[in-house]
Amino acid sequence: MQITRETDYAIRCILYLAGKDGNSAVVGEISRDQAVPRTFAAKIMQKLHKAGLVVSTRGVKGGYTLNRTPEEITLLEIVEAIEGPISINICVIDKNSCERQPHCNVHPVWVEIRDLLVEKLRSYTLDKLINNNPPSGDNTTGRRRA
Amino acid sequence: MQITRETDYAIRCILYLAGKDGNSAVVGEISRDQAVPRTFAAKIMQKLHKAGLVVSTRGVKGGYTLNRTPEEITLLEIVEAIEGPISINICVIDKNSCERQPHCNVHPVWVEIRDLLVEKLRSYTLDKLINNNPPSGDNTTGRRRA
DNA sequence: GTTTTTAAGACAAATTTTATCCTAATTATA
DNA sequence: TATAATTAGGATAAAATTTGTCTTAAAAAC
Ligand code: SF4
Ligand code: SF4
Repeated sequence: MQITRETDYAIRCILYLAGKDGNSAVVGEISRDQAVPRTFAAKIMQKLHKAGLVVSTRGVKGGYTLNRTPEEITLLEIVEAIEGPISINICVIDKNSCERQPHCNVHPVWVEIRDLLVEKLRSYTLDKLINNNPPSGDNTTGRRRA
Repeated sequence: MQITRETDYAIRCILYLAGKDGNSAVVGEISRDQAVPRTFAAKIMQKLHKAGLVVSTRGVKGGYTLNRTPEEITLLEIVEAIEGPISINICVIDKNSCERQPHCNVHPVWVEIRDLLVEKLRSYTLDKLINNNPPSGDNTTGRRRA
């Protein structure tokens, strides 16, 4: 019940773009900075491109750029771009995958947990991750509040 | 990000015990009733035994029996008996697994999600799953409340 | 002592994960 | 126009995990 390395890498990659001025970089740079194997990173960027999260430019001066602002991209979108729809158990995305589903008391639990995951992942935007926004009510910087 | 077939099977198996009078059965019966491959079910029951969720008796008249009441066994325990400690990403159970962890802004998100999962899985007991307890405030039986 | 059951570990096929490699296609610019 | 730098896409493959099976032993009842 884990995300894959690929998904972790994908988050690193797109978060690197989000943190850069211009939200733009080439695969080589992303790979180096984020310690993601280069050819693997290339494949990952292609997936993020197909999912519409980044735009690509070929040729000299090419590279990848965020297709939206960091406030508008969520962890959920990144995870789903790599792994497909979130499902904690096969029956959650495909009821036909299990003939026991119609009379299974556990099935609704997995649906509930899936919904919980989706909601939580959607609540985190790249923006929040970069600025490490503390939950409201927290004040860990030690600065005085207004 | 899915539970394995083995874990799904394990829940079926132990839930079958919980639903039976005496909370007891042999592997052959469990396997047949729950459509779990027999030798695989045998291995699963061994894991549940090692986790202390069931007791075993060898020989004629042997079999497996719940080691506690269905009210006292949670989904969390079953999942962890099969898959080990819940971790949505490697860094959650082993910080040393990723050298980026000390300055990673995503790490706390996975910890938070792990905690959420643990809490939710712990809230479901075998008892609740058998009786399909509706959330409080629900009244799907159509019976009038007191 | 025969039958029924679990215990434990070796074995193995299938699938998924984690990549790499190669050949285009595209773009800037010398 | 050639060349260099970049992404696009598909084939390939090693490693790890999942999903089982098989075999032998141990225990218990009868
Ligand atoms: S047995 Fe229930 S929980 Fe398991 S796959 Fe089938 S429907 Fe889903
Ligand atoms: S990069 Fe962050 S989230 Fe990913 S494994 Fe490392 S610590 Fe965990």
